[in-house]
Amino acid sequence: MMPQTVPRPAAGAARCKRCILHARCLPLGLEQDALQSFDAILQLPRPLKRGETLVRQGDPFTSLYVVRSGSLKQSLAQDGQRGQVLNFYLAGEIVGLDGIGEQRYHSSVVALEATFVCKLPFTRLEDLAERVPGLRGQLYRCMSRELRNDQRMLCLLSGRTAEQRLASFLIGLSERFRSRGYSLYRFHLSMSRSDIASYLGLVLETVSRTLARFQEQGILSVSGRELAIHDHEALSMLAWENSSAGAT
Amino acid sequence: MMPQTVPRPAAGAARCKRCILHARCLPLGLEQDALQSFDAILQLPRPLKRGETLVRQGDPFTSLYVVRSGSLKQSLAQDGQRGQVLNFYLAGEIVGLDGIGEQRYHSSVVALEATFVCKLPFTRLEDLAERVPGLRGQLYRCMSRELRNDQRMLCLLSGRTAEQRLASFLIGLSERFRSRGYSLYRFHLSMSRSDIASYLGLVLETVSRTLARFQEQGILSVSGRELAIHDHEALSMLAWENSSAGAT
DNA sequence: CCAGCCTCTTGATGCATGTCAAGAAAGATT
DNA sequence: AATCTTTCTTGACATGCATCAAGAGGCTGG
Repeated sequence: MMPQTVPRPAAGAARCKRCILHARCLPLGLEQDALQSFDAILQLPRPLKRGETLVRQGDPFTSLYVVRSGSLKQSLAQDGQRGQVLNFYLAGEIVGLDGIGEQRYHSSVVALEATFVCKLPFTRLEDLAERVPGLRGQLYRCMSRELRNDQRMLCLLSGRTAEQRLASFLIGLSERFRSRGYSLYRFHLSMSRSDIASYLGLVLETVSRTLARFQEQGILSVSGRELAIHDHEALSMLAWENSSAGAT
Repeated sequence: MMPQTVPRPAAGAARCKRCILHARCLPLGLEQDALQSFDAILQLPRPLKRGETLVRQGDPFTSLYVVRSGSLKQSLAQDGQRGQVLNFYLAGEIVGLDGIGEQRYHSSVVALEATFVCKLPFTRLEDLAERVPGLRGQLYRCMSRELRNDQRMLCLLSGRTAEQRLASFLIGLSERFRSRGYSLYRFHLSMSRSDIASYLGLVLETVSRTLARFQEQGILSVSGRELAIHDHEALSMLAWENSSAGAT
């Protein structure tokens, strides 16, 4: 179960200072007064229902959003093809960075469950960043992190087996939960098999089968969307095992 | 053939103003005096030989580089695996953006042919950006563009056939050459089959065979690394044709 | 509590692409 | 020019995953 320890947003200002995400969110490392200015431009956490769209591909870019609780998926539709899932966002992560360049959101982001997000109007954020070097640095850092993320995904999609992809995905999720103070070993998958499949460049049947195989091998158990990892090490091994393909 | 119209760098300062890349490079849209300040921090074009490493994965991040002429490949080594090619850089493109966040280069970049790059020490660039909003915007724009690029690649690697991948790759290259004033229809591939394969998540044999098939179909001809596209439209069709896989 | 829908599981089959292997072309070195 | 090395091509074969299909399980709303 995804714990519900998460803040029912306080009335009034957003109050980053008290937010439990304080340690991993955008304003990380800001001074007292910078933090207050940041607080001032940050809009009240907005509730999203499961399936609700936060930003729509092609819409004019206005704001970044910080996930306060819950989770979302980012997906890109092209031509006639079905949407490709590009990413999943958890608490403390920032949505909308790919819109900065073109002034339009380049992908859609949809809530996977009941979710709260804080809105950051970008023009005001930029004004503030002009005065606060630390914030500018954080912004760069976030974009850069996203870049690295995508690059890891490119490696994953390029010539790795279904087992390796799924193992990496689960290990990655597990670590993201851990770093948020949740269990490394048991968690709830808020995304469907089909979302996972799309994200990993597979079809949902393969995801289902591969999970079944992991379960047979005693590495984990799944029941619906509840997951328990029994042999974290074995899973890691699978994830990083050598395969093939690739060049210099 | 990759034309050699390209500037033998002038002695003295870098002279962005006269650079033929002026229209598509980082300082795009800067005012006269901002441009001069930019010029001042930009270091003399440096020549790289084929195979020479510009930035090495893991080294401390100090500078961005702008490609003045030639081309490079970006690749990421993980664990015991062979390096994965993440990107190819052509004239006017910016190398090193993924290093900003962690203060280390996250991937290696190697020249594919004789190449000139202009060096931009990042601390000085940041200082300047503090005073020149336009430059800041350009920086964001570049990172954002790189993000979108990677996202396109993720879509490409996810459930598309070898034909579609290669066709997309060639169309993409073709357009990048066109926007640089070169021929849309004939160009030189500075990267090896194996680089292309890695980039596209294939093995080099598949690249070779697929090129051969395109040639049989009269879509293009290849002879070593010289490429001539005969039926640009057919190639585009192949690139965007519907396939399968994917979710909501 | 039942009906209907959505999501997930499991099985059978086929094909695209990886793997292994051998040799041809193209460049580099002497 | 001759030799060596690297890169590319082509073939035969194996296999991992997609595809198609059927049905089970779990929610939701009447």
